[in-house]
Amino acid sequence: MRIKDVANALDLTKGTVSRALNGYADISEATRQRVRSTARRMGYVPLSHAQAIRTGRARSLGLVWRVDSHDGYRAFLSDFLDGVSRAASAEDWSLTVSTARSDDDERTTIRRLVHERKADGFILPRTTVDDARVHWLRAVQTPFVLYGRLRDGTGCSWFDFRGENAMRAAVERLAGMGHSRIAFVNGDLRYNYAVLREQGYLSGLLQAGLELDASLIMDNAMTRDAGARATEALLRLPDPPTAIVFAVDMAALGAYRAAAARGLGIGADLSVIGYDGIPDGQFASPPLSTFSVDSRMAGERLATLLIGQIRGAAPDSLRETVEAKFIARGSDAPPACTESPHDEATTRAAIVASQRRTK
Amino acid sequence: MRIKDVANALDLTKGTVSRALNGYADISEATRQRVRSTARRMGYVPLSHAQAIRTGRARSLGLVWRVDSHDGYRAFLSDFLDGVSRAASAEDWSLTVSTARSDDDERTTIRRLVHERKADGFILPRTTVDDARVHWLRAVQTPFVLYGRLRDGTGCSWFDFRGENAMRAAVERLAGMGHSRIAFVNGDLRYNYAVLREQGYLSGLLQAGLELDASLIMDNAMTRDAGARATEALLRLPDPPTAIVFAVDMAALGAYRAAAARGLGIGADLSVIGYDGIPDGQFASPPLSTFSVDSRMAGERLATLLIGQIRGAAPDSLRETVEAKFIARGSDAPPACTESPHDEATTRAAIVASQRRTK
DNA sequence: CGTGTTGCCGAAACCGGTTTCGGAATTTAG
DNA sequence: CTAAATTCCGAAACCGGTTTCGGCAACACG
Repeated sequence: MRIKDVANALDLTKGTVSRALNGYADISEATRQRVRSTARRMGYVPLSHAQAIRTGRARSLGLVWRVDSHDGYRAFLSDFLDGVSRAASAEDWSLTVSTARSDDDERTTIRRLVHERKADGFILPRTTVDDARVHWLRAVQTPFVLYGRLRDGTGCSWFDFRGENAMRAAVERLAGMGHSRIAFVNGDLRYNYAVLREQGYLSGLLQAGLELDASLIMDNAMTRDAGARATEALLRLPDPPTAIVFAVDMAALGAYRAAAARGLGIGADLSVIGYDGIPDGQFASPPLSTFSVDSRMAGERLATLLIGQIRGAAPDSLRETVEAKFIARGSDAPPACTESPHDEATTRAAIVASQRRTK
Repeated sequence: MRIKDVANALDLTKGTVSRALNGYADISEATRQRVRSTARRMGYVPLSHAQAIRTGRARSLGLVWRVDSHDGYRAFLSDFLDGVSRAASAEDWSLTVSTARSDDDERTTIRRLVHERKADGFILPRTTVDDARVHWLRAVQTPFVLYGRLRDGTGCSWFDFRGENAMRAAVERLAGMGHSRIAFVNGDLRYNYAVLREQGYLSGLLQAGLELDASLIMDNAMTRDAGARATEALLRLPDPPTAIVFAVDMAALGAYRAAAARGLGIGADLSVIGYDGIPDGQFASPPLSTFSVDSRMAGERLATLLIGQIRGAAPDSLRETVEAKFIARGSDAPPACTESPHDEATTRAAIVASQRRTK
């Protein structure tokens, strides 16, 4: 079923049919209707690559997914992909996916997709502080959207969750419970989100009137193992923290192991708050309090923004940020009564206040 | 950089350049070399959709991924996708991914991709007993490969792990340890793998000389919750099983909850063996003994088979099956000594023998 | 030396759409 | 009633490749 068949059936030329279907103004409303209905009835669907050859657009979004051994992101892939796919399908676009194992791999993969024009634009997950993909795509004038933000974001579109606000809220909540030594275990500082979350942690300390202790900050923990190691190191300190804020859920789950090894109970002797909202968190005991991120929404918004940009919208106008949603579960609580002289009532009040703030 | 530029640079016509690059016989070896090297030097890469318009092939594989709320498969997506993507990239093919939430959604999605020719063929995960996708793709003469098998598989290609052998080996192993009441918790019987695994369980009982007790077989358990419910039901039986074989790891993890609720220890009072090899299994306590499935390999093989089929190979000749690999961990052990009179030595011997068999 | 072959490449059609251009028919203005 | 403007569609070029066809030159053969 080609456009020519439709044209013949209507006794028109294929050019006319094409213009009718694409809403050109020089086609009478009557013929437009005729064409539309017969095209639908005959089951005509244009070949995407046939249009692409003239229009230069394949109506396809590109996504290169990094698969690393330490990949805590894999849990999100399904939802994220679903979001992207749904938004793309809604506009009759499709999604071209590739995986990559290294920066170099990723670079050549993107380059190939651009050169072959398999994708009209790209969704870039895991924004780094100085993102090479951004430089290159800018240079070859190919549209892209970031999952994340950038300090120098001129000409960039993005969608992101405000992780910094989450970290700040976590610190405030814990401080409100009576914790005074609150540690922070960050992810890899090459990623921009890690920089932002650290800022959020610091601003939380400030807000709560707590002093910064550099020995309470660790980074590069994105797996259970790394999270466990960081926790062990923190617990070995002369004056160990009573609460830890994790930039990444997976690392927070590592804290469970480390705490158990020292006979400490999470949510009792040691409070823990994570970020991401991975499914495993709710099956831990006690379940992990965390800031949940809606990956499906992220994918959906990113695809929508990218399509908008490819259609001509100014990149800088396409930026969205959203708050992560706190889910209070059992892993955080007021500190054990050994050192803090808070009585029951004031502690409870503090919790309520903090909860109101994180709403 | 278009083919015309290369042709001009070499003082040839674009037709000649095209034939040279595609290995036609009517081009002299000398010019072929000249063309190849200059094309590479100039960085010429053909636009995939421009070739597609004439060749009818976009060099693209289609994958429609089902996202369900009860989706235990999401853990594999990352690896699976990586396998597919790598195999595709190696042949200079790409991958078009869509998600779907229902059978209907999946059908229309596949249909759209076929009509627009975004994909030259499809990888179909989760083969059902009577798979509608198969019927339709056969009817429109579009190539596809199954992740799974089919009873009536005429004209079908597939890759699969022999789950039935795994289930049989699990039963034999448990029987070898001295268990005599071994239950089986299956997945959804609409999926063909569930039918096969049940056959494997039955043949395992036969092999071990154990009697079949229909009350020890449950199905439709593919989540933690469902697994927990099935386990509870089994443990409530007048003569409860001492071991359970699960068709799906995620359900097996549910058994941990159910057992804990009754004060039973996994790997002590109740033995459990799963199937899939999901990451969570090794973090359970005790870690879950399971049959591990290499999703990356599955993706890689499926993509390779599909490309072969699209290139003209006979579908029936493209079939591969592989054994899942048993990983002995702590969730299975000889039954508690209350009822079985096995002494230490014979039990140990039985384990060794069973391990040798499952190698 | 004339006549087939063979090797090798140019010319042009072709794939299925989109877009430009021009002109016939109709409407509006004068 | 004529001239100008408008409406609407056909014709054809075009996108960037692939594939077919034909013919020129070089070579082999009788």
